[in-house]
Amino acid sequence: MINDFREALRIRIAASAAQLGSDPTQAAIEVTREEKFGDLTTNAAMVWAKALKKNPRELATELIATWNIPDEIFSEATVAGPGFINLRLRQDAFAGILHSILEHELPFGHLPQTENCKRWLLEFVSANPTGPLNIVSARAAAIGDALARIIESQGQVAHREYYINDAGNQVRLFGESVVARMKQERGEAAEIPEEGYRGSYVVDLAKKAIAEGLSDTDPESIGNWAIDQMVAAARNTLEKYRVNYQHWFKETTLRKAKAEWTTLETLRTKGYVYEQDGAQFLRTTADGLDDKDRVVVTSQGRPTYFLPDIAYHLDKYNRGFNRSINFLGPDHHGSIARMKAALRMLDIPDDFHEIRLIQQVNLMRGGEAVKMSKRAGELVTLEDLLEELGDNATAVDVARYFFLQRKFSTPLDFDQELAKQQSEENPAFYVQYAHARICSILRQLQAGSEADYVWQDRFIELLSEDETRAVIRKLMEYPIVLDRCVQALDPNNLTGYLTELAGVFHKFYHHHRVLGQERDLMSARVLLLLSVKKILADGLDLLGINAPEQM
RNA sequence: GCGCCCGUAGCUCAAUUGGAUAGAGCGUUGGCCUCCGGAGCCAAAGGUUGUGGGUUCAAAUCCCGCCGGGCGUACCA
Repeated sequence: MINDFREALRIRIAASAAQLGSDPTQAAIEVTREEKFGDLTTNAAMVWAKALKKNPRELATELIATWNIPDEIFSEATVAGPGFINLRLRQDAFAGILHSILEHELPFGHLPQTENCKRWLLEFVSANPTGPLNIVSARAAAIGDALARIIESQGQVAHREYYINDAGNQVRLFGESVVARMKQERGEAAEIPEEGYRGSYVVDLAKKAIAEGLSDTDPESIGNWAIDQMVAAARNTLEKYRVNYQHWFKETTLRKAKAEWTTLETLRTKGYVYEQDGAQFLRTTADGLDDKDRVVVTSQGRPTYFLPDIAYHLDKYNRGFNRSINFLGPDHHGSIARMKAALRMLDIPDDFHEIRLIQQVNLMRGGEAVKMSKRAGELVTLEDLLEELGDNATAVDVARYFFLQRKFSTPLDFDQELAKQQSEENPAFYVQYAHARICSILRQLQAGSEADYVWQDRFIELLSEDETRAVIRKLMEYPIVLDRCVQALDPNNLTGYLTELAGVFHKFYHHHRVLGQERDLMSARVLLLLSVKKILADGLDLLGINAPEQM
């Protein structure tokens, strides 16, 4: 429906552009911010005026004159401000939005999946398996998963993937750390390696290893065992957090297939590898992308982290995805340039793979910063966070909503003292409350009167109060919001939108009664409520948050 | 030093990706329940968008310079 409206305007803009020799893609079509500006707006006149050497307002007036408004969709078109063209929808088209929200099987704003739809690979969290999931992982998990859900709503495929670094030096180092703790548990003298892992979870692992009767003679196999434990725990926590991956990709599967070495040979054949001081370097500076060349094989003959990572991304490409997004923590920005350079060497198009950095979460405790370091062991985990919030479904709702409210590109302060308070005052409840309140009203409707709650054209004029129109205007925006989330690769637009939708509904509720009204008016308002309920439930679902019928 | 990110109300953050009067929550102040759920609504106070320039019809948003904060700058992962 909204797309029909936009299309009606788009056609006119295109026709005018053709006539004037202007660029139609410059002109944006938007839902107006305020009702007084009409329903849809375009900046066509302002963006075209300069090239045509005309005054924007005069041009806008000329454009409107050729657009044959009013017609069956728009009731009026006016020029406002510096040259905006604002269009108002006819009341029947406007109120009819409810009809289209309720009658379609596919949720409003969703698109059907087609055979040759876009296939996305979203990699997120991929935390180092030598430590528990921290609070940045919590942020990344919420964002990656919600984005995947939104992409799926747009008729596309989103494949969630978690990369496990279960190979390399750290396995043995991790094993040695566990072994040292095992010995200490038995009262033997043992030192944790200098670069080892000192978190209390290592002690827990040691206890478990002893309980299972594992031998402490082989750090490597203890390391592998410990990593499996950590991955299983991460998986458990993430499931509780409503994040499910299609694929847990182990680095060792690449290593077993020697993928890092075949990738190295491919790069060498293309002339991008050279030897210096006994190490193998990749010429990542070739296109000026990186500021220095990177070691891919050490002088000891071991691949660095970078080499299997290149192989991994090549594997992503070869699996036939159209687009790959990798959400990384803020400390990884150094790896962007080198990966881009490497993928280009492998003839992978630049726009295939994109790294998005999720900015840090500054953990505070009563206004004081808390350091987060896996190696130091002082950290707050996702588990801790959920526990702090009550360790139930509501805790997940609150935590996810909190992270999804903020755009991921900005650093975020998270005060633990505020966490519990947040759980009572969190905007998540504001949105859920609107949903529960609607459900409560619907429960009180007379049974057996379903026939009253189907769309009738005579309802159109009953849906014209300011507060009612505000709700419908907000509903109209939903498809645009979903689209914007995909464009920005960030679900935070949807979170804000749901808060606004709940807001206009709460306002409507306080101004107009539903129950006990004259039959047609009540029916019209029930349809409004059903529409809001549908969008709230759908939007919350896309964020991975429950839409409770009672609270 | 060099590179990247960030600076918006007292606090935590938004701002339709360059749009019209910069908005929410928390906190502060004052109202609203014999009436569909007060986890709500209404109102008030709170801003030179760090700062100085530039770009244009239009800048919190883009460009340059400063100031402040964070991260990175491994033959670690």
